[in-house]
Amino acid sequence: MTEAIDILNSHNIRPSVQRIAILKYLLEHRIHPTVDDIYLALNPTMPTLSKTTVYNVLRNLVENGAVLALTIDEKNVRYDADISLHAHFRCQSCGELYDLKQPSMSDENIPGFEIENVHVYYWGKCPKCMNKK
Amino acid sequence: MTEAIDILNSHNIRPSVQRIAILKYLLEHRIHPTVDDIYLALNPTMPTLSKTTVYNVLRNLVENGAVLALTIDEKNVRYDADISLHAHFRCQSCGELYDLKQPSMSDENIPGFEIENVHVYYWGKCPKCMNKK
DNA sequence: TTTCATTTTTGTAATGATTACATTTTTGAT
DNA sequence: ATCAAAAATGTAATCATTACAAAAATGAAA
Repeated sequence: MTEAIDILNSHNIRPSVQRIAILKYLLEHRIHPTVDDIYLALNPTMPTLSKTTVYNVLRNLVENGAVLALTIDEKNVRYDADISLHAHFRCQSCGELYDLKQPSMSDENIPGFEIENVHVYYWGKCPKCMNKK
Repeated sequence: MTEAIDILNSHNIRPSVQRIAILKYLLEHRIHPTVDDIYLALNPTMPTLSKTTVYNVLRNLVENGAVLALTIDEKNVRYDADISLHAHFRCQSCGELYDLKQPSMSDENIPGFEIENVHVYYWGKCPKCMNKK
């Protein structure tokens, strides 16, 4: 499994052990984890890992466009290794964060602005919570 | 000028002096201010105002749908008294936050989800910074 | 208008995520 | 093997936000 390494290389990020581990975790756990989620998950197998490193690596990944930082959760930033164009939905009942298809959007209404990035955040009730009456 | 009072009433928020002042400030300063901006702006004329009150009032306003909380700025939450459907753009050069027209979006791709709220955030370069070479 | 319960505001202290920074470790080229 | 650059680490600091308890304001009922 060299996917993480390939991604790092293609974004001009040197593939250190920690960077590979963190990106690998993100690729294999599409749960939009927080810094703490990642740190706690990796710590057992990487006891020397520092939480500062998790912060450093994630900032690096985000700055180089290898990972998305989501601010849909008011408490914590959440990270997403899926950088394809898609939207996010957060359930106001259970807090779960879902991937949704990016809606097709008209972009002709922003002349003069050079857009590099778009995030679409939805809030509401997810199907699971809809069924709980 | 009773607009602030009317808005508070229509959202079932009792119009206290502090709530009126904060909402009034938001209505008259469409700059998407932070908690600190608001506190510092009002403090000279309301010396007894507490920053905790600004937090409390804004949480109340947001929970009752009278004001939007924007998380487009990674440092601070920004508040917007314009609750009509519109998008936001943040310039990665100068940090300025702009209102943009909400793009027309197809919503047929989210069956089972009950959507109550949408935020569309754009990042990129604003016209002013585009002209600075 | 006085009384009294409820709501709101206030100030301080606590929390918790994130960053700054100095040190140590690792890396990779020579 | 050497050495400079890059990366990781741990601790301390920062800073936005919240918790909480006390004080103040409000508004309805008597």
